Amino acid sequence: METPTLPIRHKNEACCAVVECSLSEPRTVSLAERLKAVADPTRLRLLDMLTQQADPLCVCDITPHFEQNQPTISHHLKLLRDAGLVDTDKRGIWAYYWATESGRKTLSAVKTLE
Amino acid sequence: METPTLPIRHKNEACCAVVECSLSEPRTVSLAERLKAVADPTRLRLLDMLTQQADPLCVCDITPHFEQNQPTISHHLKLLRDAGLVDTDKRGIWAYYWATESGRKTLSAVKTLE
DNA sequence: AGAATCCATCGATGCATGTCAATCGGTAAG
DNA sequence: CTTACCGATTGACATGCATCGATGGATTCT
Repeated sequence: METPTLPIRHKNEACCAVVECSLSEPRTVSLAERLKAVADPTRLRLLDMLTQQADPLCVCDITPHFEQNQPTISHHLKLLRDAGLVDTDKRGIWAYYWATESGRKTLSAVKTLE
Repeated sequence: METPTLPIRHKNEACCAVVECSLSEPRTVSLAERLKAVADPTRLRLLDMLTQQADPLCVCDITPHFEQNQPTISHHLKLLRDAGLVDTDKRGIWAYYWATESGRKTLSAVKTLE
């Protein structure tokens, strides 16, 4: 992208640009929270796995696909859950996770990038 | 969202789920970098301002709208620039910033959330 | 009851990040 | 030339975050 023409201004000239904003401050905070939840390669891959899958996935089916240890994956799943992107339920000793509607929409939007 | 039906599995049963992934590992890394750049309320607001504006904005027109001090805003602008979301040029003692095409697309995708 | 398995939590550790005061380089005005 | 101004950089500090080993609660198998 080339440099657009810049306005000419003299020293001490009062700032005059009318700066508009389409995002409210609370909105930027809540959006940033959501974005932080997916701004990590491991969590992106977790969310992608759960979104690709039609049925809930058992943690024991997930962890083997990652380099990290079990507590780390559990930690990331918790962050995704806190952000409302995935949900979970227990069946006996197994924990099953699946992507929520919000999670699917978020990943879908993210994948339009680049 | 209600709990979907979970499969029945017995203890020690071998994991059998076929786990698919649509995002390559390098892609998750580059996506996460982009997302980190916008996963902050201040940077989100900065990018929004620059996107709303048709013409480049002088830093001296930007900083008054934020609580943070000048070095902090300068720092955030640098992060946005490193991520390719904004670009900059100097005119005399003034620095002007504008959103790149990549920055506009990224913000546009982000704003579809929620 | 006892052993084994799954997974969440805790505590510790090292690294990344947001923030600001102080400073510096560059430019314009006097 | 000296002063004043703009904005980037530096250094310091506190906080946040990713990671792992160890542990604990819950459940199932023997």
